Amino acid sequence: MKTFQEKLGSDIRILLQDAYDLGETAVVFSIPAERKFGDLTTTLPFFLAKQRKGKPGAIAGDIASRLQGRLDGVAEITVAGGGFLNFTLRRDDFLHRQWRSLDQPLRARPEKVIVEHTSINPNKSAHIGHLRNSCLGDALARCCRFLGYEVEVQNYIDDTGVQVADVVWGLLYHRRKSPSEIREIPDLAGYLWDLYAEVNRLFASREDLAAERRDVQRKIEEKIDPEFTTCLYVAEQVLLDHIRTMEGIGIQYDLLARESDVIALDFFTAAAAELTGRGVMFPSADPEKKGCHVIHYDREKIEKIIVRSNGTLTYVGKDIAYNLWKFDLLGLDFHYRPFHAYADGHPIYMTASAPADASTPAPPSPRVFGRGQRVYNVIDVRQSYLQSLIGQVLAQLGHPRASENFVHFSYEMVALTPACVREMGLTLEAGEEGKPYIEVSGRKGRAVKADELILMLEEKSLHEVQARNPGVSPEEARKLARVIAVAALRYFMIKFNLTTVIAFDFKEALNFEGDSGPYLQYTLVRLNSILKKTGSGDLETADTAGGLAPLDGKEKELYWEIVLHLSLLEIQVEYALTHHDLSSLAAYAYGLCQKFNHYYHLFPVLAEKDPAIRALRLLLVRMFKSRVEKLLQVMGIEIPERM
RNA sequence: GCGCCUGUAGCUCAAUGGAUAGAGCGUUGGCCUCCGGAGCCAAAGGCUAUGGGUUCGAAUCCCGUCAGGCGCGCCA
Repeated sequence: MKTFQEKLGSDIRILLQDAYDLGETAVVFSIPAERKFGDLTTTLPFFLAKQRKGKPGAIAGDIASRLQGRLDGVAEITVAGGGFLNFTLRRDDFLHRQWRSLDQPLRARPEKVIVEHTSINPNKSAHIGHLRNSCLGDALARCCRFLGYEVEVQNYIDDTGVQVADVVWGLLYHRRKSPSEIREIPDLAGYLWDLYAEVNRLFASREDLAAERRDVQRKIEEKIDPEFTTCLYVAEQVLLDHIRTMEGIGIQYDLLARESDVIALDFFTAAAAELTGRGVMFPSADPEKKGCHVIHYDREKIEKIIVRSNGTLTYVGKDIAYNLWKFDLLGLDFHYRPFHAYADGHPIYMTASAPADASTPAPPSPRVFGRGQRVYNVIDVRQSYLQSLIGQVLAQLGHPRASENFVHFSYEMVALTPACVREMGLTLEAGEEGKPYIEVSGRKGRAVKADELILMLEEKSLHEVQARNPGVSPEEARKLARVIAVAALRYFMIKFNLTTVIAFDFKEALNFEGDSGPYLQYTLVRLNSILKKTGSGDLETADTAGGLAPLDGKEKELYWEIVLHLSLLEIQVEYALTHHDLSSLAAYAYGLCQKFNHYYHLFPVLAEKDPAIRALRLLLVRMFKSRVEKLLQVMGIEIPERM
């Protein structure tokens, strides 16, 4: 269904169409800075003034006179500030409308969106950088779902890369583990965390190991054991570890797309035929790149190698093929097998290079993967140029729509402050002391492990929960602590702008007060506690027939302010999606909770004697709960029973 | 060298070209006869790095300067 603001916008377009050519100009409303400027405001007159080189004030005056008295739900239209068009709403109408539409679903949007996120190399545990990726990607997927899109979440698994090969070398030839010993390593991902850093140090300092390293890579490619089987085992175990970590914070995937399947199914051969046929890819003329096939990248005016002189594919080549598949532009498909089922029953599928044989149970109702109309790749900003190259290639291959709907959802990295590095007992290299922040690096083992951070958050919230709820059972306390820890983490990962480098700081991340996830939860928990203490009869008598009349002036204003802001939910989520600004959702949620805390501190609900006033306050509690719970759901934050 | 990003309160960050630049943390001072103090109220703290320009209006857009970060590989 349409929101009030959407309806108001389209009503205005219709009323103005004879006098003004609005074209594609959207009529955007916001809530004015001050109440005296009305309930909603638009800067439309300023835009029109610019277009027509007129005076904003005059245009605003003209528009106001054309609209005055003709807009449903609007009591008055005024002009202020030299051209702002301010609307004062019929509050009782608006309140009724909000109340009626409380649990109405949004219209479904007939578009399939693919969100790729996480995509961690399966060679060691996840770290805080990966957490930012997954929290953003998951919130993005939830935004799309909230707005009615069909969403498929994919996690790309680079199970063939040198990164896995390096830890395979480390296991077999540095630590000299046999395949059976490797299977007995308890926390393999954690074990590899240290091994990977160690192996990288060795490779950097000893050139004589280069041949051994290449040999392991070759054996994996040629499926020679024990390297090959070890590689498969490691990739799968570490992947399971990542899936477990992410499931713990409420993040799930639909499909795990494996690089080995992209290769085995010759996706690139099909892509290459297209690329060459259209003249997008061609043999390099550069003598230094003799035998390479390249794509000319316009933005940077450089040649990017896609096929090496030895005939193997670079990362970009595989990525082009994979992304063509996402849009169903390849004419090929993966095979699929069920890989894992989440605790809530949601299945994850994994790509496969051959149809399932009779021994593996076929999925009960095989679903269709891929065929996206829009693709979001959640990848950090350091890959901008490769991602934009893929966008360029889609256009050059004659798929302008896909190119347009191919979105690199880019975000800045998570870094460590020098203080944080020291706090973790790690050493700073020369010249790093004065730096504002230091890049996290799995290669150097310099990062905060995801599991460790989550554990710290859990320990802290457990401590708080037990202190505040002496009677609670240990099991329940654990459960509550987890829910609170997840909220703290996810809010922290979302609240920054995407262009902001998060200079990670334990104190900031572990903050449960003020601008934090637990603050939001706390607001809702207290509000739920009001509802619990309310007899069911109280809600039945909630009647808005008299509007806000029973309330006194101060309360009326605060009440109205909250109702007005609550009405922006859909608009805010849409804004977050179209502007790639998930932090605006955090700010919106925080602002709402602040307003509500302020309100009910001044105006107690249950203690109120006047039944009309009490009913109105309860109504606000209900509205707030309904809308803000949905908003927190978009951010992946659950409301605990108590805290 | 070329490209992208950033510079806002002591610190960490917000601010959809819009009305008096806002929060949290920290500092200082208040509020429990309470629906839970993970809360509420208040104070102090700003030449939005810097110099120009565009505009009815600039932290925001454009140009220059200074400072910092990240990319630019026959790695992924």
